[in-house]
Amino acid sequence: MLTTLTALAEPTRLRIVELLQFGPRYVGEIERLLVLTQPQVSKHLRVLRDAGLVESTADAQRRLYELRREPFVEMGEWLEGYRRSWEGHLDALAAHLEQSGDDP
Amino acid sequence: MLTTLTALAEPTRLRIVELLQFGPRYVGEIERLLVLTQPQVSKHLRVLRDAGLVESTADAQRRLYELRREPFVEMGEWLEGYRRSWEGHLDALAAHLEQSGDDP
DNA sequence: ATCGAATATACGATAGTGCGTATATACGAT
DNA sequence: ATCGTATATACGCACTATCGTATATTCGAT
Repeated sequence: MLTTLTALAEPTRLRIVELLQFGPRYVGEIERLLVLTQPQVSKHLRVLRDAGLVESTADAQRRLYELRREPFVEMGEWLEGYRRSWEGHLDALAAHLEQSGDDP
Repeated sequence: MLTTLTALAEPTRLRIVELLQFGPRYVGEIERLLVLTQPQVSKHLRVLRDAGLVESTADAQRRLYELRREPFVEMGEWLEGYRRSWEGHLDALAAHLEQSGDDP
């Protein structure tokens, strides 16, 4: 989760991710649409790929980048924990932590 | 969204947030449970508060911190956009961006 | 009023991160 | 083989963020 959050917590990378939400893009397209330098795009895509947020397929010398579903699914599941806690449906672990941390 | 992500994209802060998931805590509790220095906790809580992720209520000289729901709800809504895009239910904006960005 | 406990802030040092420029690499076209 | 296009990487610099230590502030207790 921290890996995903760290990758997304950068303005330019978040913009790239939001663009890719609407479909795969080549590096050159991203560069042009978001008005970025080419190395900037490549560098950020590298970080996003290392974080597992995007994957690329080669098309001659061009690379098509697209989002991977997994990290977003994971984020959804992670958020579930918070939703549950507010709905008062604390599971066993939560209940345990709830009392074990109280001041003696 | 960027504000929320930036606040969460720090190991110690994420740990604090995950702890607060199970209920409000005083600064001293967080310090003790997560084995952090006191200024470290205060500083991170300040960042989390500025980002709107937590709020505090005063109890004498102690401050009880708890999570705010809004940013997490927002994250859920933000994720919805990605879920929709994968399910092929592109809305008008998405469809527009889908074609307007193609190479001529 | 004074003291101790709880929390917040200031400040200097350090490390990590992103940017720009230059360069390397891969591939299709000729 | 050579050239142009597309993408990736290297390197130096600047900025930001985090940490540790010290100090300020607030409040209850005495």
